[in-house]
Amino acid sequence: MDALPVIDCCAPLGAASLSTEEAEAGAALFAALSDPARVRIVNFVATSDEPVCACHLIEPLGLAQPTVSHHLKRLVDAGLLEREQRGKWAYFSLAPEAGTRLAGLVDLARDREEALR
Amino acid sequence: MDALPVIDCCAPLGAASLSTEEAEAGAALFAALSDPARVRIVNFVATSDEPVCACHLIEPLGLAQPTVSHHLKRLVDAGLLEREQRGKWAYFSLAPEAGTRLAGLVDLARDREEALR
DNA sequence: AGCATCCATCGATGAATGTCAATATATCGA
DNA sequence: TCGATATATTGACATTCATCGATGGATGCT
Repeated sequence: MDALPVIDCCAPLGAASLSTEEAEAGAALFAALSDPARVRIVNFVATSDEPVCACHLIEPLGLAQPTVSHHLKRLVDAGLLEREQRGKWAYFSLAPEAGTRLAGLVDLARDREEALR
Repeated sequence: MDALPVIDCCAPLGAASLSTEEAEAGAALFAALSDPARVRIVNFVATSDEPVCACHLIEPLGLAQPTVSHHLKRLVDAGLLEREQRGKWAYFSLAPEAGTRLAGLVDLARDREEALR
Protein backbone atom coordinates (compact mmCIF):
# COMPACT_ATOMS: atom_id res chain seq x y z
CA MET A 1 0.00 0.00 0.00
CA ASP A 2 2.70 2.48 -0.95
CA ALA A 3 4.49 2.92 2.34
CA LEU A 4 6.80 5.90 2.18
CA PRO A 5 10.23 4.42 1.56
CA VAL A 6 12.28 7.53 2.23
CA ILE A 7 11.82 10.46 4.58
CA ASP A 8 13.63 13.51 3.37
CA CYS A 9 11.97 16.62 4.67
CA CYS A 10 12.71 16.72 8.39
CA ALA A 11 13.79 14.74 11.40
CA PRO A 12 11.48 12.06 12.81
CA LEU A 13 9.17 13.14 15.58
CA GLY A 14 9.69 12.05 19.14
CA ALA A 15 8.00 8.81 20.05
CA ALA A 16 5.99 10.31 22.89
CA SER A 17 2.39 10.33 21.74
CA LEU A 18 -1.10 9.84 23.08
CA SER A 19 -2.67 6.44 22.71
CA THR A 20 -5.80 6.15 20.63
CA GLU A 21 -7.87 5.76 23.78
CA GLU A 22 -6.33 8.80 25.43
CA ALA A 23 -6.94 10.92 22.35
CA GLU A 24 -10.55 9.80 22.16
CA ALA A 25 -11.14 10.42 25.85
CA GLY A 26 -9.67 13.88 25.60
CA ALA A 27 -11.66 14.72 22.50
CA ALA A 28 -14.85 13.52 24.19
CA LEU A 29 -14.21 15.83 27.13
CA PHE A 30 -13.57 18.78 24.85
CA ALA A 31 -16.61 17.89 22.76
CA ALA A 32 -18.75 18.16 25.86
CA LEU A 33 -17.75 21.83 26.00
CA SER A 34 -17.89 22.50 22.27
CA ASP A 35 -21.30 24.19 22.45
CA PRO A 36 -21.91 27.73 23.77
CA ALA A 37 -24.95 26.59 25.73
CA ARG A 38 -22.94 23.95 27.55
CA VAL A 39 -20.12 26.38 28.26
CA ARG A 40 -22.63 28.74 29.81
CA ILE A 41 -24.21 25.95 31.82
CA VAL A 42 -20.86 24.94 33.26
CA ASN A 43 -20.13 28.58 33.99
CA PHE A 44 -23.45 28.97 35.79
CA VAL A 45 -22.82 25.91 37.89
CA ALA A 46 -19.16 26.71 38.52
CA THR A 47 -19.92 30.22 39.74
CA SER A 48 -22.76 29.14 41.99
CA ASP A 49 -22.22 28.28 45.62
CA GLU A 50 -24.98 25.73 45.53
CA PRO A 51 -26.24 23.16 43.06
CA VAL A 52 -28.26 24.75 40.29
CA CYS A 53 -31.85 23.89 39.51
CA ALA A 54 -32.49 23.05 35.87
CA CYS A 55 -35.48 25.38 35.92
CA HIS A 56 -33.11 28.32 36.38
CA LEU A 57 -31.15 27.56 33.24
CA ILE A 58 -33.94 27.68 30.69
CA GLU A 59 -34.60 31.40 30.69
CA PRO A 60 -30.99 32.68 30.73
CA LEU A 61 -30.01 30.29 27.97
CA GLY A 62 -32.98 31.22 25.82
CA LEU A 63 -33.52 27.62 24.79
CA ALA A 64 -36.47 25.30 25.00
CA GLN A 65 -36.74 22.99 27.99
CA PRO A 66 -35.96 19.78 26.06
CA THR A 67 -32.87 21.39 24.59
CA VAL A 68 -31.57 22.36 28.02
CA SER A 69 -32.30 18.87 29.28
CA HIS A 70 -30.35 17.49 26.34
CA HIS A 71 -27.31 19.63 27.10
CA LEU A 72 -27.43 18.76 30.78
CA LYS A 73 -27.47 15.08 29.93
CA ARG A 74 -24.44 15.47 27.72
CA LEU A 75 -22.51 17.21 30.48
CA VAL A 76 -23.47 14.56 33.02
CA ASP A 77 -22.53 11.78 30.61
CA ALA A 78 -19.17 13.44 30.08
CA GLY A 79 -18.58 13.40 33.82
CA LEU A 80 -18.42 17.17 34.14
CA LEU A 81 -21.70 17.64 36.01
CA GLU A 82 -23.44 15.65 38.70
CA ARG A 83 -27.18 15.32 38.90
CA GLU A 84 -29.15 15.28 42.11
CA GLN A 85 -32.90 14.81 42.32
CA ARG A 86 -34.74 16.90 44.89
CA GLY A 87 -38.37 16.02 44.67
CA LYS A 88 -39.74 17.49 41.49
CA TRP A 89 -36.55 19.30 40.64
CA ALA A 90 -33.16 18.31 39.26
CA TYR A 91 -30.11 20.02 40.67
CA PHE A 92 -26.73 20.04 39.02
CA SER A 93 -23.28 20.68 40.43
CA LEU A 94 -19.73 20.46 39.16
CA ALA A 95 -18.30 16.97 39.31
CA PRO A 96 -15.44 16.85 41.84
CA GLU A 97 -12.80 15.93 39.29
CA ALA A 98 -14.07 18.14 36.49
CA GLY A 99 -11.52 20.90 36.88
CA THR A 100 -8.69 18.48 37.51
CA ARG A 101 -9.43 16.44 34.41
CA LEU A 102 -9.68 19.49 32.19
CA ALA A 103 -6.52 20.99 33.65
CA GLY A 104 -4.69 17.73 33.04
CA LEU A 105 -5.58 17.80 29.39
CA VAL A 106 -4.60 21.40 28.97
CA ASP A 107 -1.30 20.89 30.78
CA LEU A 108 -0.17 18.74 27.89
CA ALA A 109 0.00 21.83 25.80
CA ARG A 110 1.21 24.16 28.52
CA ASP A 111 4.34 22.21 29.38
CA ARG A 112 5.99 23.29 26.16
CA GLU A 113 5.12 26.90 26.70
CA GLU A 114 6.81 26.93 30.08
CA ALA A 115 9.90 25.28 28.62
CA LEU A 116 10.18 28.05 26.07
CA ARG A 117 9.94 30.74 28.70
CA MET B 1 -44.80 33.24 25.92
CA ASP B 2 -45.60 32.18 29.47
CA ALA B 3 -42.82 33.84 31.40
CA LEU B 4 -42.43 32.20 34.78
CA PRO B 5 -44.14 34.55 37.21
CA VAL B 6 -42.95 32.92 40.38
CA ILE B 7 -39.72 31.20 41.31
CA ASP B 8 -40.19 28.80 44.13
CA CYS B 9 -37.62 26.05 43.86
CA CYS B 10 -34.33 27.67 44.79
CA ALA B 11 -32.44 30.88 45.25
CA PRO B 12 -31.57 33.00 42.19
CA LEU B 13 -28.20 32.37 40.68
CA GLY B 14 -25.38 34.85 41.04
CA ALA B 15 -25.19 37.44 38.32
CA ALA B 16 -21.65 36.51 37.29
CA SER B 17 -21.99 34.89 33.92
CA LEU B 18 -20.23 34.68 30.62
CA SER B 19 -21.37 36.94 27.84
CA THR B 20 -22.71 35.36 24.69
CA GLU B 21 -19.51 36.23 22.88
CA GLU B 22 -17.32 34.73 25.59
CA ALA B 23 -19.33 31.54 25.61
CA GLU B 24 -19.12 31.24 21.85
CA ALA B 25 -15.39 31.92 21.83
CA GLY B 26 -14.80 29.32 24.50
CA ALA B 27 -16.96 26.77 22.75
CA ALA B 28 -15.11 27.40 19.49
CA LEU B 29 -11.80 26.74 21.19
CA PHE B 30 -13.08 23.52 22.74
CA ALA B 31 -14.64 22.50 19.43
CA ALA B 32 -11.24 22.75 17.81
CA LEU B 33 -10.10 19.97 20.15
CA SER B 34 -13.29 17.92 19.99
CA ASP B 35 -11.85 15.42 17.52
CA PRO B 36 -9.35 12.67 18.39
CA ALA B 37 -7.27 13.41 15.31
CA ARG B 38 -6.88 17.05 16.31
CA VAL B 39 -6.03 16.13 19.88
CA ARG B 40 -3.28 13.89 18.59
CA ILE B 41 -2.02 16.56 16.21
CA VAL B 42 -1.74 19.08 19.04
CA ASN B 43 -0.01 16.44 21.15
CA PHE B 44 2.46 15.74 18.38
CA VAL B 45 3.24 19.40 17.96
CA ALA B 46 3.31 20.13 21.68
CA THR B 47 5.76 17.34 22.42
CA SER B 48 8.07 18.22 19.56
CA ASP B 49 11.00 20.55 20.03
CA GLU B 50 10.67 21.83 16.51
CA PRO B 51 7.81 22.67 14.17
CA VAL B 52 6.23 19.57 12.70
CA CYS B 53 6.00 18.85 8.99
CA ALA B 54 2.52 17.96 7.81
CA CYS B 55 3.97 15.03 5.92
CA HIS B 56 4.87 13.41 9.24
CA LEU B 57 1.32 13.50 10.53
CA ILE B 58 -0.39 11.51 7.81
CA GLU B 59 0.98 8.07 8.60
CA PRO B 60 0.67 8.13 12.41
CA LEU B 61 -2.88 9.45 12.21
CA GLY B 62 -3.90 6.84 9.66
CA LEU B 63 -5.95 9.39 7.73
CA ALA B 64 -5.90 10.54 4.14
CA GLN B 65 -3.88 13.61 3.26
CA PRO B 66 -6.90 15.87 2.60
CA THR B 67 -8.35 14.90 5.95
CA VAL B 68 -5.16 15.81 7.78
CA SER B 69 -5.00 19.07 5.89
CA HIS B 70 -8.58 19.76 6.94
CA HIS B 71 -7.80 19.20 10.62
CA LEU B 72 -4.68 21.34 10.45
CA LYS B 73 -6.69 24.17 8.94
CA ARG B 74 -9.23 23.94 11.73
CA LEU B 75 -6.51 24.14 14.36
CA VAL B 76 -4.87 27.09 12.66
CA ASP B 77 -8.21 28.87 12.28
CA ALA B 78 -8.85 28.33 15.97
CA GLY B 79 -5.54 30.00 16.78
CA LEU B 80 -4.03 26.93 18.38
CA LEU B 81 -1.46 26.18 15.69
CA GLU B 82 0.71 28.38 13.52
CA ARG B 83 1.59 27.52 9.97
CA GLU B 84 4.96 28.16 8.40
CA GLN B 85 5.83 27.43 4.80
CA ARG B 86 9.29 26.02 4.14
CA GLY B 87 9.63 25.51 0.42
CA LYS B 88 7.48 22.57 -0.53
CA TRP B 89 6.61 21.72 3.05
CA ALA B 90 4.23 23.14 5.64
CA TYR B 91 5.43 23.20 9.22
CA PHE B 92 3.18 23.64 12.21
CA SER B 93 3.93 24.74 15.73
CA LEU B 94 1.94 25.59 18.84
CA ALA B 95 0.62 29.13 18.82
CA PRO B 96 2.29 31.16 21.59
CA GLU B 97 -0.93 31.81 23.48
CA ALA B 98 -2.49 28.41 22.93
CA GLY B 99 -1.78 27.00 26.37
CA THR B 100 -2.61 30.25 28.11
CA ARG B 101 -5.96 30.60 26.39
CA LEU B 102 -6.94 27.03 27.18
CA ALA B 103 -5.79 27.34 30.76
CA GLY B 104 -7.81 30.51 31.15
CA LEU B 105 -10.96 28.76 30.08
CA VAL B 106 -10.38 25.81 32.34
CA ASP B 107 -9.57 28.00 35.30
CA LEU B 108 -13.18 29.15 35.31
CA ALA B 109 -14.10 25.73 36.54
CA ARG B 110 -11.05 25.19 38.71
CA ASP B 111 -11.58 28.22 40.90
CA ARG B 112 -14.52 26.61 42.58
CA GLU B 113 -12.66 23.43 43.23
CA GLU B 114 -9.93 25.26 45.07
CA ALA B 115 -12.46 27.12 47.15
CA LEU B 116 -13.94 23.85 48.29
CA ARG B 117 -10.57 22.49 49.33
C1' DA C 1 10.62 22.61 -19.86
C1' DG C 2 9.07 18.59 -17.78
C1' DC C 3 8.13 15.89 -13.91
C1' DA C 4 7.57 14.51 -9.15
C1' DT C 5 6.25 15.84 -4.57
C1' DC C 6 3.70 18.40 -0.98
C1' DC C 7 -0.30 20.55 0.22
C1' DA C 8 -4.89 22.90 -0.25
C1' DT C 9 -9.39 23.01 -2.28
C1' DC C 10 -13.57 21.07 -4.29
C1' DG C 11 -17.43 17.95 -4.41
C1' DA C 12 -19.86 14.22 -2.53
C1' DT C 13 -21.47 11.29 1.13
C1' DG C 14 -22.68 9.41 5.50
C1' DA C 15 -22.78 10.33 10.42
C1' DA C 16 -23.35 13.25 14.32
C1' DT C 17 -25.60 17.11 16.39
C1' DG C 18 -28.61 21.11 17.95
C1' DT C 19 -33.14 22.37 18.08
C1' DC C 20 -38.00 22.12 19.10
C1' DA C 21 -42.99 20.26 19.40
C1' DA C 22 -45.31 16.54 21.24
C1' DT C 23 -45.51 13.12 24.52
C1' DA C 24 -44.28 10.44 28.58
C1' DT C 25 -42.85 10.05 33.39
C1' DA C 26 -42.59 11.55 38.00
C1' DT C 27 -43.64 14.34 41.96
C1' DC C 28 -46.44 17.27 44.74
C1' DG C 29 -50.64 19.49 46.43
C1' DA C 30 -55.65 19.76 46.89
C1' DT D 1 -57.65 10.66 42.85
C1' DC D 2 -57.11 14.54 39.95
C1' DG D 3 -54.59 18.37 38.19
C1' DA D 4 -50.43 21.07 37.93
C1' DT D 5 -45.58 21.33 37.52
C1' DA D 6 -40.69 19.71 36.42
C1' DT D 7 -37.98 16.96 33.71
C1' DA D 8 -36.84 13.33 30.35
C1' DT D 9 -37.68 11.04 26.05
C1' DT D 10 -39.16 10.56 21.31
C1' DG D 11 -39.41 11.92 16.60
C1' DA D 12 -38.40 15.02 13.03
C1' DC D 13 -35.67 18.34 10.66
C1' DA D 14 -31.84 21.23 9.31
C1' DT D 15 -27.12 22.01 9.93
C1' DT D 16 -22.50 20.85 10.75
C1' DC D 17 -18.79 17.85 10.19
C1' DA D 18 -15.39 14.04 9.22
C1' DT D 19 -13.87 11.58 5.52
C1' DC D 20 -12.07 10.58 1.03
C1' DG D 21 -11.21 10.77 -4.19
C1' DA D 22 -10.14 13.92 -7.65
C1' DT D 23 -8.08 18.02 -8.90
C1' DG D 24 -5.28 22.25 -8.80
C1' DG D 25 -1.42 25.24 -7.30
C1' DA D 26 3.23 25.64 -5.83
C1' DT D 27 7.93 24.20 -5.21
C1' DG D 28 12.11 21.85 -6.37
C1' DC D 29 14.90 18.69 -9.09
C1' DT D 30 16.80 17.04 -13.49
